[in-house]
Order: sequence, then structure tokens, then C-alpha cells
Amino acid sequence: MPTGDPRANPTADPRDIPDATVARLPEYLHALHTLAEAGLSTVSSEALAAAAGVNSAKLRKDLSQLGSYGIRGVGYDVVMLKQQISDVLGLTRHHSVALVGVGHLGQALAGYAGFANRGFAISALFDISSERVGTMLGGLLVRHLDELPTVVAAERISIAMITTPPLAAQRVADSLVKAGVTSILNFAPCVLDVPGNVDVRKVDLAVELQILSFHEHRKSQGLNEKEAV
Amino acid sequence: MPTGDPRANPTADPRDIPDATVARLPEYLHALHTLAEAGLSTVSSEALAAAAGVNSAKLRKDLSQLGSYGIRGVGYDVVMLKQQISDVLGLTRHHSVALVGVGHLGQALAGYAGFANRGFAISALFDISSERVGTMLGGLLVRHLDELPTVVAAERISIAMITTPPLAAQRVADSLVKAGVTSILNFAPCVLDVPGNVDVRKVDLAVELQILSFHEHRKSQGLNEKEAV
DNA sequence: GATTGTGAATCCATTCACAGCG
DNA sequence: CGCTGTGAATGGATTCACAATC
Repeated sequence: MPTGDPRANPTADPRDIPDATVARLPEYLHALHTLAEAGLSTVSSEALAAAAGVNSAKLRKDLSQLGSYGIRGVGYDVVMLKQQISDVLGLTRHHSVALVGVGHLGQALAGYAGFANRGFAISALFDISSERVGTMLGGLLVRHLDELPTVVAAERISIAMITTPPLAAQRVADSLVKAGVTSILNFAPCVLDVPGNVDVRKVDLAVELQILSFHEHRKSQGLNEKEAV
Repeated sequence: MPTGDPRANPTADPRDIPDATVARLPEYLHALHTLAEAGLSTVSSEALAAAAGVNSAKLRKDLSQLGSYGIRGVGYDVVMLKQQISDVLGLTRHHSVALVGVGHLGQALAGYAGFANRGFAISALFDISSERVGTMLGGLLVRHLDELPTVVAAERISIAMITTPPLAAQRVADSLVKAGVTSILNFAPCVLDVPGNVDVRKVDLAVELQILSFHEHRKSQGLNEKEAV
């Protein structure tokens, strides 16, 4: 790590936060929101960990990654910690999100309150079906995919969700990348090929069920043997 | 390896397959389906890994976990490998799935073709809203939550999806567990408290966006410094 | 010759346990 | 004394690299 680089930084070290930690920060943030609403002003690692569903050692290690200062003997300041995590996650910047593919799932996501609540606004919808293009959905016009480049540029969109059928997904991804999108949340069950500077996260609902199926299978076999889990 | 007969056997060791491997098996299975449709009868670890979006060493290690026999110098038999993975995942058994919470997201999932395609049938819908209870959705009646215990028992449902608001989710989970459900896919943004024999997987869409937001943030900061990845 | 299966090496994540501090 | 922050220990997962096998 040859970063001969000063620390004139807000909060903490920039990019060397482990992925596993990053994936949990949103959970901590959410728990902190709940605690703040309940009126708590400080919280111990033990209590926050319980609220987020992890153990306290892991929580403390995670928070130490972002240089957060709790107070020994007391705990963490709820408001300050919220602010700090929001900063690290980049949630203080506003993020406009595009959604491509206005089928059942796309419609549900377009109307999902959970996004707006947590700092994301879907600000453009795209599809290719002539039945859907031109209709309104959750206050937004469904546009034709052809308009994607101009709209993405105009609205400075850097994050997109793909909820198209799998066969269309790669083409859509190519188009998004060319338009300047650098983060993609892919709901289509297929592998996307994108340049190295583009982050893709995949959510595959059938895969989740299949993983659960494995555990069901395992449990039902386990009946024969007296192994407790 | 005390396996006498490679094919008449229930493949391999039961429960000591690493979680990380289990999470990838569905991806391999999906890739194999695609390859099978394309008419391939054998596939190398290199090609299958590419189709599944992983590297070949990982793929081979994963497959070796389930005792799978490829053929050195040739590759894997597509049909046999599909069968083997399906067995391990317990997909040869039929799984009936309950869905609780017929809001936007629930409606979308109830109509999601991707489940049926891959071996899961949603066979019961529940809600508490009097506006929704009694309506039909995707050929299924939306039932009141009160009917959950009897229906879950009658249909032998062991897997459920929760797509309710977060405040209702714990109560629903309790009810599911009491009715005999042992695997839950939770879309509500909250931590569920369940007995140790129940598996919960959580899908939080806002969390996915927040993780992407972090990477956006990181990338935009990275513009200042010329650090290579 | 090609490709699998796998020990060994490496990397990353979690947990432990306690020193350090309020 | 209580609780955080963290080095050290442990445990998994990934990658390497090559011997075994077809």
C-alpha cells in the first residue's frame, strides 16, 4: 500500500474498507435510524449489534475501520455515527437512479417506498414495449430505451437497475455503460459483461429460494442422524 | 472417498458443503441449463466458469465438494452435472412456497415467471388488508393471515417469503414458524428473530443501492488520486 | 495433450480476549 | 468499573500450481 497520501480527509480512510464491512454499514445505519427515532442519544456496541443482527465484536471492528470514535465506557453517539456512516456510504450526495424494464418487478420497484425513504430517487424509467412506453408510473413517464443516452446524461444518472428479461439485459447494460452509468443493480438472471470501472451487483430471487431449498433438504436428511445444529 | 457407485448414489456428503459453494451452485445450474439448450453435451471447467461468471479454479473446487466426477482431459457431462446439482440443492423435491404481504412487491413476486421456471411454485398468498383478501392474483386466492396455519399445514409448505411492511414482519415470521415453516426469505428491511432450526435469508433492495452508492463515492474520490486498483 | 481434482499457499473475515481509556 | 478499539488467533474462502488421469 504505497499511499504516501495525507489524511486531510473527512471521517476516514477512503477505499480500503473491507467489502464485508461495507455490506453491513447500511444495516447499522438503518438500526441507528430506528434507535434515533426511539429517542436514544447514545448506544453501546452490544445494543447496536443486537439491533442490526450481528455480534458486537464484529460491529466494533467494522466501525473501527472507518475511524469512528466511540466513547469508552459509554458507547457511540447515535446522531454522529449516523452522519459518519452516511458520509462514508456517499449518501449525503443525492443519487438519481434509472430503472430499465417496466414489467411486474420493475413496476413494483418503481413504486417501492423503501428507496425514497433511504435516500434514492428513481428518476427515469425505460422500456421498449410500445404498450408501456408513454404511460405514467408513480409520477414518472415511461420512456423508450432509445432516449436512455440523453436522459441519463441530462439527469446525471450514475446508478441503474435492470429488470428486463435476461436476453435483453446485456444489451441494456452496454447501453447504460456507454451512457455513463457506473453502477448497476441487476435483477435479470444472467451474467453481465461490463468494463472494470463499472460495479455490478446481482439480485437473483430464484437463487435465494434455491439456497433455502438446499437447507431444507439438509434439514430433512438430518432427521435420520441425531446431529443437532 | 468411500462412494461405491458414482451414479446410483445420492451424489455426495450431505451437510458439510461450504456456504460459499452452496450460494454458487444455483448459478452453475442455471449456466448448465443454458448450455444444455445450446446443445452442448460436455463442458470444461473453463467454459462453465465463464458462463457462470467465476474463475475456473473456484468452479472446480466447488464441484469437487459435491464429489462430482468430471472426466480429465474432457470436462463435465452437462446433463449429469445438472442432475447432480439439482439433487444436492434438493430441487428434485417439489417445493410449495407461501407469500405473505401482497403489496407492490408481493404482487410482482407472485407473478414472477422466474420462480416457476426454476422449480418453485407459489401456492398460497396471504394479506390482512380487507381490500386485498378475497381477490385473485395470478390464479391464486389472496387469503387472510388467519388462515395461514391451516393452509401451510394442508399444503405442506416449508418455505415462505415475507413482503410485508417491516413492522408486521416479526409477527408474520412468528406465525409462519409456529405453522411449521422452516425457511424464510425476508424482503422486509428488519431483523427477524427466529428459532435456530429456521433459516432466514434477507433481501434488502435499499441496502444493495447503498452499497453501490459507496462504490460510486469511492470512484469519484479516486479521480483525485491516480492510484491504480 | 487436455483437463480435472486437490494439496499448499495466500488472502480475507470473524472471533477472542484484553489493554487502554473515559 | 464499563465499554471501546485492536492485536493475536482462528477459521473460511480463494487462488496457485501441478500431479493424476483420461
